[in-house]
Amino acid sequence: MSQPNKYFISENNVPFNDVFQFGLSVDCVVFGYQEGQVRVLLIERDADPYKGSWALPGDLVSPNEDLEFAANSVLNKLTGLKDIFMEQFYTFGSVDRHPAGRVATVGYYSLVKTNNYHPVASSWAKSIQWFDIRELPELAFDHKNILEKGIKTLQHRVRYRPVGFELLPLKFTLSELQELYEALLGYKFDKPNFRKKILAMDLLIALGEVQENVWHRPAKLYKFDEGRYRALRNEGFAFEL
Amino acid sequence: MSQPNKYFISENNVPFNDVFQFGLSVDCVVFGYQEGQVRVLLIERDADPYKGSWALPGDLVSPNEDLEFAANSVLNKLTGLKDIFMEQFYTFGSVDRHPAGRVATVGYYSLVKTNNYHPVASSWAKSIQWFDIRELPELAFDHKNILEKGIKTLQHRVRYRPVGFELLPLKFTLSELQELYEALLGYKFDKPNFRKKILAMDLLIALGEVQENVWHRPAKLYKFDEGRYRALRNEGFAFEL
DNA sequence: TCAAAAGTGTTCCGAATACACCCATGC
DNA sequence: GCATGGGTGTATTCGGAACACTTTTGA
Repeated sequence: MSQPNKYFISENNVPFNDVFQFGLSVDCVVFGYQEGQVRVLLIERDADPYKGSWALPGDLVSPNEDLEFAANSVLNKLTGLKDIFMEQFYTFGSVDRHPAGRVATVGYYSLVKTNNYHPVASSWAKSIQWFDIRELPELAFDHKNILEKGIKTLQHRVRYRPVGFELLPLKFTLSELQELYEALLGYKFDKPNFRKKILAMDLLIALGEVQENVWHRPAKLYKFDEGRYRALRNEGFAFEL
Repeated sequence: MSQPNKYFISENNVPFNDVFQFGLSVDCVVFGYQEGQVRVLLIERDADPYKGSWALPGDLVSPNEDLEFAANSVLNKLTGLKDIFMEQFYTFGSVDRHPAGRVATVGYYSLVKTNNYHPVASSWAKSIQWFDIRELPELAFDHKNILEKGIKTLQHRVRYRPVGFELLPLKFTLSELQELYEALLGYKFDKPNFRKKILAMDLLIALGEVQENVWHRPAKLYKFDEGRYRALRNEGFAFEL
């Protein structure tokens, strides 16, 4: 490495030997949705520290991989899925957040379509399980903190961007959509008004299909129109629910 | 450090020797506002790499200080100010973003009241200068990227939280407030409607004072009611402009 | 008296709310 | 038929947009 000393004159008097002394990890808040419940995927740690505790899935970042890549890998190993919706939300770097040294962690949240996942245990996970976000266990490290921030971030973003659809199967009914939003935000919507509003946005494609095997009037199925959303957004349209 | 090997079994096969190999820095997008212009504070680097280039003020984090502390220090050394409004917005960690090795950087933006700052040069800054956000120079590293993300974050947050007041002096007129929002968001508001809306929120205290030394009808001065905002927020009020 | 910006009032329209009602299906 | 949830229509209210107007100051 060329002239490293010259490169790292810190205003803060960080001695050169201390520069490359940080660990870096990613932690993922993996959201799922089923039966009216918003859930997150947690693992039971099978390695010290906090062996036996529940924790967010995460891993150390390797020096030769990007953060997004590392976050994607975590999720891919856990669920077998690729190209999952995923966004960074906050970085946690308290001095004492990791017992073994200075490890900063970058928080990502991801949204998993209900039908698709296939969680599998891994070398540091004894088991893996979905938890209702209203009934969370104790968590290792500062993961409670991270998880809460992740939930708040999702609750905010879901109102201003059509990310909620990532949690539903490709085909869904308007009632399912409404229930999802109610579960995410914690309050109720008026059915007629919710429908009017969401349909007025012109972001849903009616598939011409209906539910099957239901013991009441079957609901129409819709899917989200990704292309239409991008087009509208370029014209200045702002999703807001 | 106790049994470090046991602590770092990575799913990702990060070799133990590679764990504590990251540099960590903070970079600050310091916003100011004057004469209808939104400005950011940039430094001219006096150290390699990118010596002579303009860059965001930032510094390496020392292993024994928290991120917020580091970000505050940067700003304090630059402006002499303490307890400045400051929020984290995104973390940038591409493998090749720093020529000397793997350095991830946490982006903060801060808002500085117009009257208060006192920028001073420093050991790695040859000079320091405010730039209109519409007329930015070339920047070192990936700072263009960071700066743009910072601007977008501010533009979003300013609509949903009363952060804009941090850019104005303690006492301000409604027109000044309106001009600030117009400069930040890049579009105009209707004067009567802007006033009605902002006053209806009941977040401003009329000081009973007026402007002086103006050659037209002097405007009333207001200040932001921090306590009232907190109270309203607890009742479920959501600021939105 | 004039220019300039502060500040107010009124009308209009569209969107959100509240709520009542009808429809299709399985049993 | 009835229970259950799907789906629609309408009257009302409220907030935002548009815009015209008055007020206060310095020069």
